[in-house]
Amino acid sequence: MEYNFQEIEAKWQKIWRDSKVYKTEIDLQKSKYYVLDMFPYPSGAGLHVGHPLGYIASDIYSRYKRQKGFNVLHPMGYDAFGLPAEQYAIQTGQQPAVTTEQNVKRYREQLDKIGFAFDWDREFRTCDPDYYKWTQWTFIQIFNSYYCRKCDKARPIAELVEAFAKSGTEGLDVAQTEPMDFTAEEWNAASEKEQQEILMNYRLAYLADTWVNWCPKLGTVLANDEVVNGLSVRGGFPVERKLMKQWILRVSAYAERLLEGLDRVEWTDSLKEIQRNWIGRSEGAAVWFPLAKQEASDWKDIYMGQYDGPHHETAFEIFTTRPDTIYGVTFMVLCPEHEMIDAITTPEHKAEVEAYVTWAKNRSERERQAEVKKVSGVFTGAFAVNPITDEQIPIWVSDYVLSDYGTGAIMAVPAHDSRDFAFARHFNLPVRQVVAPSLEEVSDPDTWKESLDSKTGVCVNSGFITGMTVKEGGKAMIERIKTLGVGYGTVNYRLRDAIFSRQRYWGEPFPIYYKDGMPYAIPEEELPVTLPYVDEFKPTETGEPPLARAQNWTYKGFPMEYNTMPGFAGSSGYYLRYMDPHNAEQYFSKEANDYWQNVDLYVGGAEHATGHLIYSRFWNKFLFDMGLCCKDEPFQKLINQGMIQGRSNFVYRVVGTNQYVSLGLKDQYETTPIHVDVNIVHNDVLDLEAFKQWMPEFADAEFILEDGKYICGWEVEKMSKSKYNVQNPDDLVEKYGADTLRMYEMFLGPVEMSKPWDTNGIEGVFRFVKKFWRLYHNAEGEWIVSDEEPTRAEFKTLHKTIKKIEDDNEKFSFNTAVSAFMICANELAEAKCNKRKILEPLCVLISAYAPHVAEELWAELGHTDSVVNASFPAYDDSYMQENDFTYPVSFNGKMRLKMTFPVTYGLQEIEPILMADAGVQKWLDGKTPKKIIVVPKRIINIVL
RNA sequence: GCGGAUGUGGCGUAAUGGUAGCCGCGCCAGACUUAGGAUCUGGUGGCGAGAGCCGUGGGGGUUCGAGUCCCCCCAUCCGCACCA
Repeated sequence: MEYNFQEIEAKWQKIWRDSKVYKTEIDLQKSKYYVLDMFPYPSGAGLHVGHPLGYIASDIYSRYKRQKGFNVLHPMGYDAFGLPAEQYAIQTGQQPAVTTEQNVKRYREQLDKIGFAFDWDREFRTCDPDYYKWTQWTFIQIFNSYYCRKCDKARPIAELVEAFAKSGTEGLDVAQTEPMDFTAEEWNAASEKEQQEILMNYRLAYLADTWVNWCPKLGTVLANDEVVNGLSVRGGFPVERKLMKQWILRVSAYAERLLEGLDRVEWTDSLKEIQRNWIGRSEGAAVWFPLAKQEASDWKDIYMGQYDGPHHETAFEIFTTRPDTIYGVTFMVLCPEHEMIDAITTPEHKAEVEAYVTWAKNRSERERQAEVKKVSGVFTGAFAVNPITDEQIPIWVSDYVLSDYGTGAIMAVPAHDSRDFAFARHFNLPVRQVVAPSLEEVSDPDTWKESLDSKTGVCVNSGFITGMTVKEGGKAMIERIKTLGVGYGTVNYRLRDAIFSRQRYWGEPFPIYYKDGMPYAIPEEELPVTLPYVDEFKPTETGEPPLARAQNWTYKGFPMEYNTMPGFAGSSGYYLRYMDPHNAEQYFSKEANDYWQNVDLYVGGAEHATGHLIYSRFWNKFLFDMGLCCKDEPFQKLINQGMIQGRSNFVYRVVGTNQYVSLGLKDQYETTPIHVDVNIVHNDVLDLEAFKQWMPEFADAEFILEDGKYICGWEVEKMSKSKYNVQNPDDLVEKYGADTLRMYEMFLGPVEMSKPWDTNGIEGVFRFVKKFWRLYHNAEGEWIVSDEEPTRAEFKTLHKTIKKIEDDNEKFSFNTAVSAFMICANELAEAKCNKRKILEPLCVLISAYAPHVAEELWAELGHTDSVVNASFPAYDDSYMQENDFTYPVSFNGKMRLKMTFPVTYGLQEIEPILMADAGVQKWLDGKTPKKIIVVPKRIINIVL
């Protein structure tokens, strides 16, 4: 009987499941190793071949680590809350809980067929109340915390309340929304509601009016990472800016630690770089530009002279990374949302400014981004004072200044900033050069075509910093600003706080109720707050989120929060729950966390770089500050599996006919390419009969063939149903078996690399698995393993393979490992080696890749325990040693001869033999070599 | 515009600075077959009859020796993008 993968795979999958071989428990005798995949969102479409790529890689590694003696935690679950289930619910009226359950079931079936070593006893879904209880619990902890900059960590808000009661805001150094200033007396005199409002300014989860990305089509706000080019990532709908009251996580408080932590994790440089850019640290200065009186000369009347906080009635705080260019400031620009615009605009400019601000605020994100190069703006009629030069400068409003970065106000230095330059040219504002490559190279900026943005050079026309380099000038300027009391050196981050409210149904409800208009946390012992039943998932008539439809959505008579949490809430701390998934009293026990610590290897897509992977790190750092988890970074090593693109096939219809012309001949006709289902194409050859039956319109198709075959064209595209290029793993498992699929997915290329899915090569891997099987079974399927002692050459084949597989596993180089198995099988087949002593260790090696075949052979070898519990075989170097070695001998790097020497010979012994050789003499041609280079076991080079 | 990565046969890919193209697909030839989308054997970068010569996007450099290291250019992909 031939290799029957269907029978073997079904048999072992059942045994693994029944006997729970992959169940993991804390074992203090063993070192732990935690391997995690980014858990999937169970969509209605099921898994496609791209999903398992990362899972297979992590599965191989966790099986390998287990055989290396580690206690490996390798769990799986589902990120089950989210938009698609709800969209589907809106369309069909089905409860998301029901469709999610169906999808999860389908996913599980598909995953099981691939033979993963997951500990399914630890499975949970983010929509399980037992799990989201802890998402809610963590939210309450965040809500009840503030960020202390002095100790550089989150602290209970109660400490802050105590401090306020004792000394107000004096000496406070904390993360906050707006700077605040009050005394202990003022605090103590404040009402409960007023105190709660003040605390909102400091909480790590706070409620505030904010400009949000509002997606009308989805009916919800979106986080920055959920919007690309003004369109929602889910669905691709336009996104508008809207001022709304939202829950926000003060992620920005952790900006510096999120940045610093990157130096301590083993992620790819490109991913770290993406996060660094997203965090966007810039060093510079905050400078205070006081408002001038309308009458030009006596601005000093209102000039504060002392930096003492943002008194927006009298001055503007700006942020600049170029304090060295402050002498070149010729105007200021405020963002259209700036709260001072109304107050400063002069009557004669009022109408114009209002019109502009209204226009700018109502533009959609997409319009704004599409027209980035278009300069627009308006003069307010007001002037500010440059605190260094005492000059008056006009204040403009323009949407090229963003409200949510820095202070929403800038000092414009048109000579040295391209955006300011474009603005100055458009509105004919002065341009003043203050930086030049050298003191001699000063020119007339009126003749410039573009600004000089370079951060190297020297300061010119710049008072006391003239002649200094840009770097020195900047430092000196910050000192001066400090001395004058008009600013300070500071750091700004691009990273924004994360909006945490979604106007959706299918998410975690907030454990929050409202009393007197202020939010309060529901007591922890009453968690979870379970998602209530609603019969419709659309917003209400009044525009309230769907939870407003729920009956009795109140707590002790007080209204509850209508928003739900965003998708990233449930995925931010799920890896911690896997450590102790059934704990009813705690998120996870200290014992479990002390043992499992954090994820050693995390495998997932790079598309989460600025979303999940930031939020998770924030979440983890917060819990670390609370003393709940022992590691401050959640994911020690991270591998980004590449995306699997689709490989579409095409047929070419001759225009106006039902004739289809093969790829090689299509240039002779006028044709239209038509997508054809990749499942009826094999190695780019079309199955003509299947094509005719595929769709009625092709039933009487005629073909123009080349060499009797119809060759299809192909192209790499996104995998999608409409392109008929979706490869479903089930079909491949059905046809070739899970072991072949697993090895083929690895064989495609390095895990990290994006590549098109191409089934053309799968036959090769299938042949290998069959060949491997046949080494130990005859045509009748009988076991033909011999107990004969292997030869030295056979041992060499084995140990070469052990070494290679071990190295490749450690390097996550699974594609080359598969090649190594093939080479090994080829060598054994050639030697007709079917010996037990070779097969036994080989079985262990290959079990990580092809677990079903390995398990079957392992059992046939007489083992009663699963091969996952076997030890990784030891490598024996002694079989590698050769008796002699053939060196290529080259002259000046050109290879000319091959000579054989015993391996044990050193250079001293080789040299005389070498020089006496007739062939060498010929090439030396009487010359004395300058140098002889021997690279052990590789090459001899004679330098003439 | 800024940042990151990648360029090797017809294709996917492989090469601690040391004989470039391992392994697989495809293709060619052969064997066994009633048959082959089964299995096995051999061949397969280009040029050349041959010895040999030329070949890792292009151009320089370091080195006895470069796909690999350094500099410049070109192309493709990805991320960010009015972030002051």
